[in-house]
Amino acid sequence: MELRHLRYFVAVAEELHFGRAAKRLRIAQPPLSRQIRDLEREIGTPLFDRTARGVDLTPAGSAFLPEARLTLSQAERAQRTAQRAARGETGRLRVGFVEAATHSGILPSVLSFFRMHLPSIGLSLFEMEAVQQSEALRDGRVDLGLLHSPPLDADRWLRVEPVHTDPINLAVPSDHRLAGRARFTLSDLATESFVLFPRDVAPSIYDGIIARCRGAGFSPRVVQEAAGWHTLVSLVGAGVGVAFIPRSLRQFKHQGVAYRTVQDLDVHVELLAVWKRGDRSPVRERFVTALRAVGKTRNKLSS
Amino acid sequence: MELRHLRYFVAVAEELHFGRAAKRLRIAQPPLSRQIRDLEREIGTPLFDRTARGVDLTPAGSAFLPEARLTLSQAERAQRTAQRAARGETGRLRVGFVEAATHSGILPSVLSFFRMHLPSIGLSLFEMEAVQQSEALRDGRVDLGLLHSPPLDADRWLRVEPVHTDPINLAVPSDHRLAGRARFTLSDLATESFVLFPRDVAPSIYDGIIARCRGAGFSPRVVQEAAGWHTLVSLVGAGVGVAFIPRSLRQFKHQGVAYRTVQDLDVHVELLAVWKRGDRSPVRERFVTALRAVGKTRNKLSS
DNA sequence: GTGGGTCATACTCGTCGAGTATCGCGAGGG
DNA sequence: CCCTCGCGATACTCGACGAGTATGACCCAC
Repeated sequence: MELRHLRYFVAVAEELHFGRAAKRLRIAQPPLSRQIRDLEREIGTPLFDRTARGVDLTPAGSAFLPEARLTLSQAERAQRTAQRAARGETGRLRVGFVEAATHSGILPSVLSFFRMHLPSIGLSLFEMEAVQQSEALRDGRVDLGLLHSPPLDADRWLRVEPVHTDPINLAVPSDHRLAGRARFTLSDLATESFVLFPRDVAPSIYDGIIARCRGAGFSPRVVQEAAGWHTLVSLVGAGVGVAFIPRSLRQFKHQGVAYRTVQDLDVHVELLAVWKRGDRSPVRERFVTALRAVGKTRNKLSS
Repeated sequence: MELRHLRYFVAVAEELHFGRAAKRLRIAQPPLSRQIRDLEREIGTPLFDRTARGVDLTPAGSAFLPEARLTLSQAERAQRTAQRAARGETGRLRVGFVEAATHSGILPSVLSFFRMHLPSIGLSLFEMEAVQQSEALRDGRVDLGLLHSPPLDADRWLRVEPVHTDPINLAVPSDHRLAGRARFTLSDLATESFVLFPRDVAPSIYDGIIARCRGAGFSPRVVQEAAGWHTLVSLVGAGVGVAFIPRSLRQFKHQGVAYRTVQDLDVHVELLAVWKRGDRSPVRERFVTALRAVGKTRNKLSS
């Protein structure tokens, strides 16, 4: 039995007339008769009563008709489902991300975009550090990673694409001497107390900041280490010291904290999207496209 | 797209190997490759990633697989449904019947048999007189009739089959002089008062009884006419007279009524099944078969 | 009885499904 | 580093079968 038989059967059952059905199917009447006969032979029972004035459905034919229609529509549905999956309109995407990806607002924006425009895509989100992300990618537990520092061997098996760049700003207590100044440079910070994140949270940024300070002729005096940007800001608000934090954190107003740009501190937090080389997942492509779009507008806003 | 494509696709998707899938399908590998390629072309997207060491499903292929399986099983289901309908194991039967068909116990027996053994057959029951039954048969509102007197033109368009024969007995008040006698004949009834059903309820039986009485040398003196066998029995119990009633009514015991066989009253109520000539409904055939079987055992019991 | 309408049958043609042989390619072992 | 092996793709052929034309059988209506 083939779908052809079902298409032909439904046509005849609807027209109750071989000639008209054949016309509708754009074939001649004899081959249609033959196909119906073959179908009846395969099923093992007549589906039509041939009368002199047309045909009637037998009980078996009546029972077969709705099932045949269902089969045909199920076949179409199968085809459409594959096409939608190919266009990335349906499917599942597992995303690993570092916490900071949510602070910058990038990830939430993309998520709401997907929920709005592509509701039949299932998104699974896993907050994990960069190292865990690369392991998960390797094992196929996630399809996409969002992180700051790709693994060293990334080039060999990963595609890396920058999504968003966030300049590092300075958070100072509102009553700090620097809060009153509109413009200042790194060298103005030589004597400050710093609250800093541990190096392994984002080694490249940490090293970048330290290198810049050295270039300005001092080593930052770290009075407190703390993980998590929000924690740093809280400590600044408590007057413990000043802190380098990504510009996007400024959206979270904090009592007693002012944000300032340091003229010659040209260090950025880069949010990178990474995925396996050769991964052709259309859903992943759509997601990356959305990330690019959102990242671009964010960069514009913060420039 | 044909079911063949789906069968081949599922095989390859399950084996993830063209060679093994081809072996399972009992075809060579090249035509399998070709069919899959045609399928991908028709759907408009690759379903497999060909690697050097076998194949993987693409996202589109993964989405397609369950739908393809569903389509195939739906096609099988369609076929099985038609076959079951052809065997009369599923479907619907509309039965018209005269009230007496339930009294004889035939119809209830067949109904419970169907409910037990063929639960997926829908039975629609319509109590109606013989005339209404033949109209309903003609219009296709019922598929089968159960009646005593077929229409005059029955031979031309109906098949008539006797299902059950019920001899006419005599109901007499318990204190009646005849209740004391074990055997008697029609001529013993010449002076009785009769309670009789109206002729048009069952003309052939009515005429048969009258003719027999005439043959025995008398015309029954009818003191009361009443429709419905149970009503007749009640009147007998009230002492209004004696009544001719079908033997199967004896199962309904009635206070003050005795039943006696009249030796030379050879009149029977015949329950007949009628249906349209040329009706090949397997469900109707099964129903008639069941009627025959039940009717035969009833006849045996009452002989 | 005859004509028109309907489905079945007979026969032919061409497409396409399936077979055999072979190629190209990439991975893994010597 | 090259060679071999395994796998899917390609090229080509054959035969089955789907589709076409012509025609037959049958029934109903006029």
